[in-house]
Amino acid sequence: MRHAKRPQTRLDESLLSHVPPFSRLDGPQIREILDQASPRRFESGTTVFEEGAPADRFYMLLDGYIRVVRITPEGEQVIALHIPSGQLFGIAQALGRDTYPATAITAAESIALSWPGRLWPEFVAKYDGFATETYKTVGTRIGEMNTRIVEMATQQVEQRIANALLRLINQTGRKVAKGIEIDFPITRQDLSEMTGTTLHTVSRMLSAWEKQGLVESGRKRITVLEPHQLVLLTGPKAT
DNA sequence: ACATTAATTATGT
DNA sequence: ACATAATTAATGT
Repeated sequence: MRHAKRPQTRLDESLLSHVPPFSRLDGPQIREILDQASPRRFESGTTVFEEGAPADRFYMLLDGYIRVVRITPEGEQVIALHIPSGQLFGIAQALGRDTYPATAITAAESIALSWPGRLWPEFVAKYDGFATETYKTVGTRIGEMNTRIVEMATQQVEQRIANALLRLINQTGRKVAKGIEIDFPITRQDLSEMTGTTLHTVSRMLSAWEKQGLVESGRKRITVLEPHQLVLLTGPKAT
């Protein structure tokens, strides 16, 4: 009866067997990966790592949501994107960087696995499909940030907020009776930080949409009732 | 078309 | 009761 170093629970293979970067691996391989991982639970609002810090580890989000944040030179927070569970994050190694390009904060209580960064090249070399899968997600994220920048430059606030909401319900939405609710606490301040506006404008928009029955919102929660109507707002403006 | 300021109210612990 | 979040109106660029 010797459990030399890990007196605590052993990680179950089912944690990773269904998430894309690992799904093509077999049991023993996943076992191998899990045994090198450190699990950790984060309170909501905890900083996992900070922009510019040495990227010593990379992460896999098992549960919860991560908010990727950048600070402008003027000290303004800009929310770049949200990461749902089942995705890798903090993968500076994939970008060939040795520091994190942004700050990661939990948007809700979250659980993540992490590995030392030196294992990255090993994973890429050893596990078939790992590289291609991760670069796929990296690609989508960069694409997302790009469209966001284009939106900022071309669209009006109403359309930007509508787009932000649509992305949120697509990626992090949860089906409820009346529509789709954003699965983690989100304030108007947050929404304004992703759309480059003020919380006041966001508040007004949401109130207006609520009157039209498009959304329903309360403190730190937003439910989209009519996604299609929001999509319509995305298009050309109706004078 | 939007930000800013400010005052007021609601809501969660 | 207190802090944080949301609303609303008025004013400014």
